[in-house]
Amino acid sequence: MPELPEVETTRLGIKPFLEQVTVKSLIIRQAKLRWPVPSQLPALLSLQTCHGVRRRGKYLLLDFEAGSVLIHLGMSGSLRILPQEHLPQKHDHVDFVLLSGQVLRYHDPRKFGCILWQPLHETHKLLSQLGPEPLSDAFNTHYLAEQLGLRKSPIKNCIMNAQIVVGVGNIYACEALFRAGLHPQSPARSIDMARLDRLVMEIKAVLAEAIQQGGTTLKDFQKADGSPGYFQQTLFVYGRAGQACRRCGVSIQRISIGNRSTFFCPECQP
DNA sequence: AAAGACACCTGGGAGC
DNA sequence: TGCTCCCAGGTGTCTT
Repeated sequence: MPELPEVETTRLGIKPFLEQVTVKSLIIRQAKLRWPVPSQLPALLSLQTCHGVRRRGKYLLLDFEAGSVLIHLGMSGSLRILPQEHLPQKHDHVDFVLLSGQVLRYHDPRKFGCILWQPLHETHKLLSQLGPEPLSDAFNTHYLAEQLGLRKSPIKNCIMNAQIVVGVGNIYACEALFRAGLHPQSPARSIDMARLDRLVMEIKAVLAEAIQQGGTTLKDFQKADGSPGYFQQTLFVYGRAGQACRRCGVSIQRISIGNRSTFFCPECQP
């Protein structure tokens, strides 16, 4: 269930169990993810010590001396720390067996995620075109206005475009647009600076709040069953088609933009 | 360059 | 109970 907040929660959850810990072996049960898990990865990682766990957009980076393991969770991926003796279940595709006696286990029913290798001093092609982190100062009104330029595509598509800004998925795009009072189909170039200012603020706010709530997931991270998640948090529009807007009471609408479900309030988002 | 369609894959729920 | 159809948190790639 990975949007940026979930990926960040995952990072914080696995970091203490990986940093300064040595990988004993890598077990690949299913190499066919979005791209094949590199066949040389077990050899590259054997007896190597992890010295950092970073995030770039929705990608996780496990740093080793010779390079970094690049992990994306796709739409259904998850990572958990488990005792080594815990038997793998269905869709548990890859194990990083650690000398600590624990295992970092990659689970992904839909196999939309990936596990790749980025040699030291190289930037993987998947990371080379990414826009700024939404919570960084580099993502600001001036930058967004410049990026939107004369684009006429729906603003929702633009904020979900990883080349413009990383980490804004379908849920938080809908939520940020609601909070900013912007119709998701507004042509990007038609939005004035005051609205863009508000939008940037709300994207940051909604992601920061969700990361905060990710704490609950973090707490249950080592448990054998799946994560309860922050999903019960109060969402204003996502998944609420036909229900009353929490602000004005008007019925939330569901439309399709670029083949993705989009939820909005016709009253609050004119 | 930008916009849109399509691809990858499995599982869950609705409806019959 | 079981079948079919539709939907799902992502994003690279191929066409226009």
